[in-house]
Amino acid sequence: MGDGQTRDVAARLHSASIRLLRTLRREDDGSGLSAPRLSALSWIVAEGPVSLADLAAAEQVRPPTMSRIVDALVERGLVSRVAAPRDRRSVRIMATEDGAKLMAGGGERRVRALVGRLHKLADSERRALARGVEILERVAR
Amino acid sequence: MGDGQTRDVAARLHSASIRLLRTLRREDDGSGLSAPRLSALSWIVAEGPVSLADLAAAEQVRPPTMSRIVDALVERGLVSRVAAPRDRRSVRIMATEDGAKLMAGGGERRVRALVGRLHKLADSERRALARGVEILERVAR
DNA sequence: GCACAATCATTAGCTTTGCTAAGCGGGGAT
DNA sequence: ATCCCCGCTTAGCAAAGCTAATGATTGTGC
Repeated sequence: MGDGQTRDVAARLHSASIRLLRTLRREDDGSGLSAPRLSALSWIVAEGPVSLADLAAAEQVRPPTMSRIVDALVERGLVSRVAAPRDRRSVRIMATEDGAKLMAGGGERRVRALVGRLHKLADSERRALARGVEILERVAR
Repeated sequence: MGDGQTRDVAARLHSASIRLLRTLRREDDGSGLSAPRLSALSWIVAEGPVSLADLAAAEQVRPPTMSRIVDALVERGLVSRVAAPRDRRSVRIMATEDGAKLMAGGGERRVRALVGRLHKLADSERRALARGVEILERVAR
């Protein structure tokens, strides 16, 4: 693949990502959670009790930023902060029942909206997109 | 492809997009322009004089948001605001020489950074990603 | 022709997200 | 016991997004 083509893919990937997120942003009202909060909650539910530093790293954000996001999730009762028994400086962040239920119940309206869009694709396209997403995950890391 | 798999692709696409943009955000420092500003400038340079409403629509943002972004571009001398001769409520936003030069000079550092990442992929992966991006563009519209 | 409505942009004010710098308390090493 | 490091939080700043309200101009209806 030539350099020109690679640049083209990069530019299009960039703006497609921006548009995708801007489009989906409007569909949030259901859960009342913004993108970063949903993304963090999703990680917490999936990866069980996790420290703040690890969570921040996973979400590619600085600890103070994540601390505030966790504040918001705690306030909504979706997540709990417990001092780690071993090292009391550290914190174990885990989902509450409500938090787990929200994610399990497909509560993510953004994702549901996205699923709706994906359903309109042909099966082969969906498969190709799935493969692209795998690669994208590596690129984004 | 089952519904569960489709949902998985949707969720992963969502968070991969978030991470991609967060990662690229840090690479902006060269031009000193943030993503929304670069994106707006890029549109202005490409699409010539444009009204604020049109620009906001193109960038999928509300007019007040775009007005502030244009403020910043004007302040940096990259763009100029002129009252439209026909309808004096309206405004013609156009790139200055500096603004055009910045974009022409490969100014989009974010895209360049992304190109760098794509270069690390195997050729087959790059092709698969290109195919995924095509599909993504349809989904994001 | 004049009053009223519609339109384009901006201003004001709020929220969220991101950052860095600085502070606080708990652990570990010498 | 002291000193330093580490994990997290707090404080404070900038940017991006929104809605609501304001100003200025244009178009309409009578």
